[in-house]
Amino acid sequence: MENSEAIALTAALLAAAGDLTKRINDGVVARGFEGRPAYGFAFARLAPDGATATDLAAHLGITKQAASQLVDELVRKGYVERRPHPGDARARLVVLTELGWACTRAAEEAALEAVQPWIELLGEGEVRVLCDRLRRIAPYGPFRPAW
Amino acid sequence: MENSEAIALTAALLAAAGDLTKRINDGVVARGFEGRPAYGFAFARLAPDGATATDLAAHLGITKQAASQLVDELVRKGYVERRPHPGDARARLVVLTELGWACTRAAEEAALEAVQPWIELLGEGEVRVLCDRLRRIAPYGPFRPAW
DNA sequence: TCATATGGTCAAGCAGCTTGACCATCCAAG
DNA sequence: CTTGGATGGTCAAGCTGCTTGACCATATGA
Repeated sequence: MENSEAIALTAALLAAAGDLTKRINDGVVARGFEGRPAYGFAFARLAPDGATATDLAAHLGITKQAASQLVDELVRKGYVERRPHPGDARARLVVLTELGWACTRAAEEAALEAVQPWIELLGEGEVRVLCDRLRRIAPYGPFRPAW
Repeated sequence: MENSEAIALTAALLAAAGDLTKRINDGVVARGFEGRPAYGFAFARLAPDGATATDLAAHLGITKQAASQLVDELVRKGYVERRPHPGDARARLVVLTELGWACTRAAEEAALEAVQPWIELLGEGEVRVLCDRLRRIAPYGPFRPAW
């Protein structure tokens, strides 16, 4: 593999990720929610049973102060609530409100809609393979771009 | 395809793109250059024959003012020069210096190095296919994340 | 019981971008 | 030629989302 191909791969990845992220966010906004992509990444962590601000920070790859600010913002918009943490009086458990769940569902719908053009272009099987390959390459890591 | 799969695809794309970008930047820094990932995206546009700040802005998906600031920064670090534009006295052609070329080569090396683990994991053929699919999906667009 | 680790908050600062206003030059219609 | 709008660039101010640093309250283990 040549140098320039590696660069091209990176560019393609970035373009694809950016495109998809933008389309999903647009879709969420079109459904009447206001937000930025970071919300979605936060919701992904909060969804099952809630999380602390520090958990969220680790998940997003930011400081706990920044995570706390993000939570403030989400509270202000009515997407989450801070509840006392059962079993640790220092911590506060951040959980989705009904509106937060609605927004999460909207994001999932928008995501499905956003990948449709890809499915039409490559076929569902290919997209699935693509997804599989990607997950094998970068199994985890913060859901936040590192630059 | 289910909703959650579409979300997973997005997450995987972001993780992969972020991972690769970070590794390339680390590689460039390890080779003795200081910079942030945006430099690489700028170099990609400047490399062949130079470009104007406005060209660069369109390429990166930012305002011309921001592009101009980026060029200032690159000039300050010695990676590019502003030369008078032949044939348009308003414009200034931004071209790579020797140091800029060296940094570009370093980035290509780092990129090749960064995809090595992927090649070992999937095989070169699979990576090439992956790259092809991605380029068909998002043929162009700014080299800058959209969020 | 006390030292240290951990969750959270407050405050200040900064990087990188945006908007708005402006000037110099280009270019095409008259 | 002239002239009016489009285009490349710059200056200045401001904002958003993050960081660092200091600090308090609670938890935990020796």
